[in-house]
Amino acid sequence: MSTNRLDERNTIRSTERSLPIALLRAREVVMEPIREMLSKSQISEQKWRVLRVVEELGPIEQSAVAKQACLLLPSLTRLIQSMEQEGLLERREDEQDRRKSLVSITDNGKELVKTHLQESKEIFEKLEKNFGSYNYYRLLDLLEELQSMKL
Amino acid sequence: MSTNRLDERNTIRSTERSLPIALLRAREVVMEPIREMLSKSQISEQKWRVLRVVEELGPIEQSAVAKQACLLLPSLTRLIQSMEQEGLLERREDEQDRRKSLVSITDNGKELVKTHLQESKEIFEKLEKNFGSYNYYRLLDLLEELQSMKL
DNA sequence: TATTGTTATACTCTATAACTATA
DNA sequence: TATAGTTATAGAGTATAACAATA
Repeated sequence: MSTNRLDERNTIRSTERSLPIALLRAREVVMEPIREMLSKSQISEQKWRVLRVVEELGPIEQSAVAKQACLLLPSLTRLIQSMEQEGLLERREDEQDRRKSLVSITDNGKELVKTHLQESKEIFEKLEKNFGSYNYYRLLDLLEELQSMKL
Repeated sequence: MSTNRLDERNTIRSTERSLPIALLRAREVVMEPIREMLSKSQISEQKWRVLRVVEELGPIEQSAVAKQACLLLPSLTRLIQSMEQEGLLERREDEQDRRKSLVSITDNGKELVKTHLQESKEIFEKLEKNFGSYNYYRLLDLLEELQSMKL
């Protein structure tokens, strides 16, 4: 890569070297096969994200889900209500603080995650193979570090 | 980083190690100060992206803008109509192929980009400083490579 | 008084299909 | 017959504010 870094500092970055745009374009590349996968079970990208977060961290309060899934709380309220009706998630009051409700994944929800497990693995194995293992994990490490950064 | 990579291969990835989610979360971190910046001139994130792409690559046909700015063509049609009315962009017919129209940035559009140039520079300089120059450019390189990949 | 979550609203983007004009 | 772009439409998310219940 022969990018002139002085140039990057003295003018507005080209869109290829703009971090927000680069992150978005990269995400579109990665999401394409995932979207195709999810279309089979009629679950939206956002619901899938909520499901994954709740599976991993639940029982978890809704503000925390919103943060982890990059959604606003009002959007999440309706998503969770809808996913509750679909039997993917369930809520119960927090006994310590009754303003909160704790969201958990149901057996049906776990089943839905399982449905996509194999295909999901294949998608990312292919990606890892084409992109290179080293690049793949280096990218994940950098993204993780960036996420945890204070600006 | 002590991630066990065998684990990552044998189960669904934790959301921290999920590339789509990590890309989204990282983007949210980076976009926060940019959104604040753009709110001052009442331009949406998408319009800003279109403006940047057209400035860099224009005169450019709309399908190409859509691809570069990660927007669908129907969404773009209305964005561009609106930005044309706002005097930020202009369109003319392609003389070789009259189905196409070529989009260019206007002087007003350039002016708007210029308005944000200094603040934008400061945001990314701060980010580069906190994240580390090496990490910053390594991340951009990896994202650029990922974008150009065939899955 | 502050926080958690809900509701309401207006706006915007998404996704798909149908359509027009041109090639 | 295919492509570039537009229009229409339904659905979903965004953003903000106002609100209820609880702390």
